[in-house]
Amino acid sequence: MQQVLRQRLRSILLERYGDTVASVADRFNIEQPPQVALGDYATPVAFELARPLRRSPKQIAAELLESLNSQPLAGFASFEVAGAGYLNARLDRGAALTAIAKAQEDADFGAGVHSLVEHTSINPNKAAHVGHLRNAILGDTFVRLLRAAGQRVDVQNYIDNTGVQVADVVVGLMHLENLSQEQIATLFRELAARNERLDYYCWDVYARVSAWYDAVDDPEEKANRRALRLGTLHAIEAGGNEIAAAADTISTAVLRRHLETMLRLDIEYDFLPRESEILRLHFWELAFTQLKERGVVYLEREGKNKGCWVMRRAGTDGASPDGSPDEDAKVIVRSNGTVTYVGKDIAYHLWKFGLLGRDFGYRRFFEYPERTCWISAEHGEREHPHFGGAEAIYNVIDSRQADPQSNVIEALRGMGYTGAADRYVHFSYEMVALTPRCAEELGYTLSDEDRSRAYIEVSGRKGFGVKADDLIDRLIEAARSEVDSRHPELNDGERRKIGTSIAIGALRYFMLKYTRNSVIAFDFHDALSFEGETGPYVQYAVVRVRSIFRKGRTTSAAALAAVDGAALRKYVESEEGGDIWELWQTASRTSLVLEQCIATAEPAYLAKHAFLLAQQFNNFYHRFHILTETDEARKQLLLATAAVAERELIRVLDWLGIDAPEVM
RNA sequence: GCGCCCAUAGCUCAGUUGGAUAGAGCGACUGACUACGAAUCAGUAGGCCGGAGGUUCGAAUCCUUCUGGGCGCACCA
Repeated sequence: MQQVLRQRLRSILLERYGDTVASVADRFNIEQPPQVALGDYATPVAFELARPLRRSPKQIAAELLESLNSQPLAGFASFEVAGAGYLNARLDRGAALTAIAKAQEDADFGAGVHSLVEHTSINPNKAAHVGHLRNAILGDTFVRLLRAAGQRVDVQNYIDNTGVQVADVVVGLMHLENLSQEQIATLFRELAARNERLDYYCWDVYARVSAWYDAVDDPEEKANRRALRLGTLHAIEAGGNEIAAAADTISTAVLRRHLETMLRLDIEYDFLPRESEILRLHFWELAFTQLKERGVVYLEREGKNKGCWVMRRAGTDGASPDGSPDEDAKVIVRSNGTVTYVGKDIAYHLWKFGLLGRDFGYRRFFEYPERTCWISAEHGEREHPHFGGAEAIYNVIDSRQADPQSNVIEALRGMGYTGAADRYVHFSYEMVALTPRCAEELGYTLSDEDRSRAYIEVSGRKGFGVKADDLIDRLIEAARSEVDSRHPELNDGERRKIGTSIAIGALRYFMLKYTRNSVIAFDFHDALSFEGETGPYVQYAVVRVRSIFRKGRTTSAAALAAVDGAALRKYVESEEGGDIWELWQTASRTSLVLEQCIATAEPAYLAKHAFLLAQQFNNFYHRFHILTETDEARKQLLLATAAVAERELIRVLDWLGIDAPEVM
């Protein structure tokens, strides 16, 4: 409807004032008035025209009003001038009711696009923590949004199985605990048999070994420990030895645990590309050839980076004309010939866009009810799907990695892949930290300085943080005890199912309600809340609607099919009907919100929209008693209102990855 | 030193390309369960939108600058 109004105003502007207003006519704002009473759409276009036309905004708005009124516009009831020169429009509410009840607007503006979302990407050496949850929930939700818009989306979880973090746990188990590769495998089997989480075990080992590196005064011994760490890393990278086998045992086992943890939140992946295959299949060599051919990297012969292959950094001028070295350049290949992290990432991203000229091998790794998760392999299975070669990519990576991410984008641009560089989105978000109170609750003793901070950063290295599974366990426990007391009539399985979906709803909503660039100061009190602006609040609204239709012995589908806008018009045009109309109006905006979320890569808007819908419904629910309404036509409107709210709530909750239970 | 982010109610946060009287949740206080489920609703209190300049018909939003906080800036991954 907004487009209809825009087109009409555009032609009026051009007709009336000619080409002098062409630029304004092409891009003026149409917004929502602050209150429904003022109308459904408002435009400040007259303000913009005041200067070029040398007339007052009010006068111009009056002229536009005259033109608008000269012939009726389908779907609109009236127009008026308001305030100092706003032009407001009112919809024909009867016609709008019919249209909204019939079907939600299509959301296929992204149809056909093949995109790739990388998220989670946790080092496979320890348990996932709250920060990883934010990453995975943001990523998974964004995947759902893209799919809702009709895109074909591949979900990837990058596994750095040959990095220092894995090496540290190898050192811990093989050196501090003196275990062989076979003994590690046995230990993991025993832990699993006892129902203990092996990623928790590794969490402690990792913290212990990190402390061990530093817990020595003798410089020689300190150097020995560093050398052990580095040697372990090199052995893992080289492969084909017991250390590498141990690393593989650890990273594969921990990775499975991560997938299990994420599955608790309904998060699934299509493909797990691993660093080991990027190394073994020589992705880097192919990328290096391209980078050299296209002049993106060059061999530095002078200065601190002498002997390295380097790349100009984004936003710098590069080497000065007098021949002095560019000291700001990013090192891609070290002077000893080994490639840096950014170099490997460039190769990986060339593959993502189908620009590398080589593919991974693929092996089945994890079975979901309706989907197989594949993992990279040097020699894969003969039959397999193909990933990569996407048109657009989104990397869900925290804001601290903005620099390396921009290096990769610059490399792509420098190689002439400007289209790929433009469709490379660093889906950046701020970290999850702990409030000092939360840290103390976990048993950490804080310095006075830490206690005065707003938040404290978590640290896997120090073993400081809230583990994802612990948080999920606590949420389920809390939700369960509520359900148990409210629904003693239900059996244990039913109560468990409901408690779980409430817990997940609370957690996912909690991680989504903050905008991406806000640091979340995590606190159990807020995260465990089921009241106010939370997932369960939204779920509860749906439960109420369902209860109404159960008691009313009808269905929401029937209520929507029965809507006859012309007959119901009078009820929503009255003073009292304003709130009902507002709910319909909000419901009709879901697709618009989805589009904005994708355009800005910001799922938080959708979470807000869900809350607004639920809030308006709850308000409506208290003001109007549906089932006892005696005016049949009015009752139909009330039922249809509940049905529209339910339909949109369920749709939005589904995109947020939140279940709407029948009862709770 | 350079770059990025943040500063809005007691607390945690919204405020979508600059628009009408700056909003919500939590917390505090007052009220509503003999009507569709109170995980709810209604109401009250609470604001120099960090400070100062500027652009504009119009600024929480854009520009400059200052203050206070966070995060980056490796031949680590």
